Amino acid sequence: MKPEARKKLILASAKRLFSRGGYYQTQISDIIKDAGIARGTIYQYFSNKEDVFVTLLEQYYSQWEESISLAAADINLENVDPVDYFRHRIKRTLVFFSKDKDLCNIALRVGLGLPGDMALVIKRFEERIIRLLIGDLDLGISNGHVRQDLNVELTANLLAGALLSTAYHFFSQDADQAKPLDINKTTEDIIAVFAPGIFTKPYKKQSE
Amino acid sequence: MKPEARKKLILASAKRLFSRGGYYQTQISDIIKDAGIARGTIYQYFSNKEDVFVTLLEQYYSQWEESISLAAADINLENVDPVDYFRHRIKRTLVFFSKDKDLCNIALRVGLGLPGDMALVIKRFEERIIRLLIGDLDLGISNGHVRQDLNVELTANLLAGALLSTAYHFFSQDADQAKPLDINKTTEDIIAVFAPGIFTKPYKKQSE
Amino acid sequence: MKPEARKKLILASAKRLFSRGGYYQTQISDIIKDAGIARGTIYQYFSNKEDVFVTLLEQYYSQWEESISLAAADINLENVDPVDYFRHRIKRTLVFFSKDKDLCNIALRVGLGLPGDMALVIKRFEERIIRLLIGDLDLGISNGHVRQDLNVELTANLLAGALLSTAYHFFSQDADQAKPLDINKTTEDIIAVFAPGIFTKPYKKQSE
Amino acid sequence: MKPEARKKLILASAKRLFSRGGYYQTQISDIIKDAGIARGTIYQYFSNKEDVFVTLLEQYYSQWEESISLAAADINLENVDPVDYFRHRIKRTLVFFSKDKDLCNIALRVGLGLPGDMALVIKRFEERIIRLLIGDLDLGISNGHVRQDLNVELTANLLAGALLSTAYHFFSQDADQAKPLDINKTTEDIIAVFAPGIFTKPYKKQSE
DNA sequence: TATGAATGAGTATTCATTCAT
DNA sequence: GATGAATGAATACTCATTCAT
Repeated sequence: MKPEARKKLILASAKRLFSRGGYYQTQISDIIKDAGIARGTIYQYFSNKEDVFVTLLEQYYSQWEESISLAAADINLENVDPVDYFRHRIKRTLVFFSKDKDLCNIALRVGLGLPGDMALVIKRFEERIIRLLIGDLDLGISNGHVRQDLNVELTANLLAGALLSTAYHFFSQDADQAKPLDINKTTEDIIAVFAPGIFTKPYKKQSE
Repeated sequence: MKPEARKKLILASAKRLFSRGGYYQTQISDIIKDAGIARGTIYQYFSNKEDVFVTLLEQYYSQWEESISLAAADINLENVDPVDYFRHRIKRTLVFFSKDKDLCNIALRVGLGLPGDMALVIKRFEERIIRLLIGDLDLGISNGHVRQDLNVELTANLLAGALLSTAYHFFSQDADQAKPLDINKTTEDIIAVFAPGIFTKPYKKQSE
Repeated sequence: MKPEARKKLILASAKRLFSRGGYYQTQISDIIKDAGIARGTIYQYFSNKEDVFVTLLEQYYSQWEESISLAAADINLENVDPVDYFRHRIKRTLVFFSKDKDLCNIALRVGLGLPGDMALVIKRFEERIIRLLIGDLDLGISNGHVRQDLNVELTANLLAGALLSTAYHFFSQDADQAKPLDINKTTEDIIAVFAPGIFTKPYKKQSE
Repeated sequence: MKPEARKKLILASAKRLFSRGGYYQTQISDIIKDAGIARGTIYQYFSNKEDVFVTLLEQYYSQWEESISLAAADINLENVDPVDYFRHRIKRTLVFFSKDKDLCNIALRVGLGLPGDMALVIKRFEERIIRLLIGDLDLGISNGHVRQDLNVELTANLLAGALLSTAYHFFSQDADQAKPLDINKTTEDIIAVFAPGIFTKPYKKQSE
């Protein structure tokens, strides 16, 4: 097996296990047993347990960054309707989290109680989301699309909290598997809640 | 020292330490050193480390329940303006979390990666909040105050996620201590974001 | 309650518990709970846990010594038939052990694995029995009642081992309660096994 | 070092230490120090302290079973003299216990006061011996070699108790090392005590 | 590169004993 | 004498990490 493939194998096992049991309750023993490798082998690819976890997170975050930049790329900021843009952002986010439930679990729920810099890595993720939203809202204000008197920092937090927690609620491992989420409809429903309070232009429901 | 007082002493130390370091990184040794008691003493009051943690959480949750029921008590549901009621609820929640930053830290951030039933206890807390919001929204719909086509479950999640995550962001230990939050203004700002998307009646800013 | 009465109360509880669980698995907590006294009270009567256990044993051993000397007292060594004497000894021993099953349990089974001098105390008990038997057998040899070529030390050990282990087997707590032992018959049966190999005079069954 | 060898090393240390100090007073620390291994290593071979002890006992018991079956194998039950057979059994038993004084100590003395199923394991050992003797005696009765009126269960207990306790007395660690036992002579002496009371045929001393 | 036996610092928990009230 | 809250030394067991093969 090629080294890269083996590294991926380890990360796949680690992801599944960390997602279910969290950082502390997942042992190196569990990971190597699940990956079918020897105890020493994991240390050929990762310097320690924390490295495995952080690699997983950073991989996830860079995927997210990529997903965001792609989102930016395929939209022409000049002409786009602000609510459409907002809609696009929210949908992208939901789509992203829905793609990998294990990572959703890890990224949105673990945080405090982790050793060293790991909690920081996670915190940075949320801050990045919030800063992005702040940027969006500030832009919207200068464009006249967003209410001048909006509390931007707070609203960014509300949106981030609402989105992340909702993502966890609907997409995480433990979520009710019986009713899968219609992301298009959910996006529209979220817009319907937030848009009237954020934008200056009266909100119109998207025709389906 | 009276037994009850000593138990409180231990819980106070545990709260501070769990809040900063989380469950796993907080050792029994840390707690007893902080509380200035002997190693065995903590086991006179709690059966084990988990018991200390869960006691802390349950205490917090029952405080929250009480705070909620008080909130219900001092409002006349017949005559109250729905936005006013919403405003009241949100403010209560923010006030509650702002009162104890350590518990805010513990309750809102810890979750996955905890042993046994502890994660469950926390999960139940959030579910309780969401169910409460669902009840409010359903009532609003039958009153005609809330949009008929609102996705109630989703909106309850958005609100819960937005509120809890915002509470953590502004009130937790790590929050920027330099700019303390004006809860009245924050409440109003939150209403300004959510009200237009939820209520049927046009939202009017509260005069201060 | 009078001090002596309370000491007896503690010993009674300790006896029952040590008999069931042995020395190590019986906690001071168990004893005080069973005796219905406070934690500190037991230390008014005994210097420590070991003292409770040893007191129990020594009480038992002195009872046994007394039982032995009584046995000696009511027999006229001159005229008595040697098999009768042997019979008497064996019966006395069996009767003694059968009287207190808890102490039987403690004295015959516990031994190794006890701290300090406790194992010694128990060992001395057995040695005392053996020395007594050696005395009896030596006397019998000089009387001509016992085979000249008998290996006295070994035979004393056989007798002690046989008697003690049989006592435990039939009288201890765990013994089959369904078939209570007829001590007279058992004594006769033991004599029937040992007498022919020990005495010079042909053994005759006792008429009942 | 090969794994099997290391496991044996640990058992050897454990045997010596348990034999001297018993179960409770022997610490894991003592065993690893004696075996010259690291703290964690013992847990690679045994799941816990109890497992080490039980492994030791079960090893001993299976050795004993093997020794017994060998004893049965090299004797022709048809033609053998019953006293010879008895002699053989007794000698085998004595030889067995004399071979490993530490295990002799552990198996014959420990019993009550052990946690979990450990006491049971030991109890089963004795019961096995007794059942074997009962079988022998029943066979002897149907052959006409053994007295018809012998109390078989009791006699088996007497023999087991006599033998085990004598084995401990003469072979255990604490036994008087000054006078080593002549097993042939001891066997003969034991036979001389028991044979006349058990067998129908007059007992004749073995010519040496 | 892969292995897995060996390592040992780290930690929760127990329980006999003390002593102020 | 009686109490029971407080004590802290003692101890089994864990688990990430190493390193010789």
